[in-house]
Amino acid sequence: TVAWTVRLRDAFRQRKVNQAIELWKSMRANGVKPNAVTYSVVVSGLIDCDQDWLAEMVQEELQRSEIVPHTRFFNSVITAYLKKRNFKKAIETWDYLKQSGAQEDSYTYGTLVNLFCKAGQLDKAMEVREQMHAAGFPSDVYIYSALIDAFAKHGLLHESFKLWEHLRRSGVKANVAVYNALLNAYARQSDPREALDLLDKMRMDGVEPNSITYNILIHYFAKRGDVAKAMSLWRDMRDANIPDDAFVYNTLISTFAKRGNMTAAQDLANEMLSKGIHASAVTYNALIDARIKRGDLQGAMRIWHQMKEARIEPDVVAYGTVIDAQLKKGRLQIACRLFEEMKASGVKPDAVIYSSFIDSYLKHGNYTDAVRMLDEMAHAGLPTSVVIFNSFIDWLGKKGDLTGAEAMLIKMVAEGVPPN
RNA sequence: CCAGUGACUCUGACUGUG
Repeated sequence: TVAWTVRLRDAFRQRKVNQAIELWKSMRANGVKPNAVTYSVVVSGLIDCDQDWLAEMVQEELQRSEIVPHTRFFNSVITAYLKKRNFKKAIETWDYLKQSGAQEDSYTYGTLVNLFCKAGQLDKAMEVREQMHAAGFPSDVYIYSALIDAFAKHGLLHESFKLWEHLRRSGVKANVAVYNALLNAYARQSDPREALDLLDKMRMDGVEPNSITYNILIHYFAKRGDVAKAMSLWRDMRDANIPDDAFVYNTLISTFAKRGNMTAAQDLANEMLSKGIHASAVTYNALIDARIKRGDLQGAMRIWHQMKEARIEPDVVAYGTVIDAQLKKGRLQIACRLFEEMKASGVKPDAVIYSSFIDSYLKHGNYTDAVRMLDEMAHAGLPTSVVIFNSFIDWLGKKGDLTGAEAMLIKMVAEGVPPN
């Protein structure tokens, strides 16, 4: 059973779904019984590979079997759904855990707190933390890092710092992830002094910075135009014997690209490849966007095709980048074709994709299609975003319908979308 | 004893200054 489970794990890791399914079948054909670990590998593997329907089938089969799934099984499944941002199924799995009479452990709570953080329900995240305490598990470092990070990302820096104080008083030892989350918080309030001080503070606390730490700082200084400081931090990182990774390269490529220095951006891209660090969709997207921002749509599409030739599947951001560029060039047909291609290849459109179409339609006075897109979006379960409301308000205002614009503002507030 | 679970970093959309 263990040997089969390992093979299944490897198949899923390589995203070889069909191979995994074959293994699953021949395992039974050979009379080998899957155990709880096997089910855990298979169910979470199927979710990873976007086979939700099969995952549910296997999970139902497990329910009918005499194997009792334990906490660790549910934790894996909740995590798999969370990685796919499928909050609904993740929460359903939590319910299923409770129905099965299993008990949440500290992993479960950590995952659930993170789940509600990612879903933007910070109050619920704090509530789960209370439940965790009530169940006899004190907050651990995962809980703190998830919450500090989430509050900072929602602009509630005060709450992040309050949690940091709690952590210090609780005697939990902060690790590098907690410091990194804090560092992000300082970067958000644009405090270079504090950010660099924190780097020293963490070292004094016996916590060594990692590549994420440096990347946060590099990105932060690059964004505020201090490329020299960003590059010197990159040298510090190498001096600290932290190996370069794709994140650091992507950050720098995007920095140079945004500043119009395409040569430097391209050189870095070549350098990363020569070091055996693989370019990802993010790398290509940064290079594509840079060309678009310079008005070079042809060059952008060349990179787009290179990306496909490199067997890197364009993701929702890649589609968003080129669709928006085509729309802004007035090439509605091409944009729609890309939109269809995206859906056909299994990439789900997100709010950014819809906002590009809606904004473009409105700017061309095509209210009907704008609303059609809005409906499609709602049908896909996506809430109307601030950006979309802004597009409508702008359109109404520019055509002189101030009453309508004001009504739209009231509508967005009523729908719980805070104006920015 | 051998296989499965949680946190932190990179890329795309709207408006205002020009």
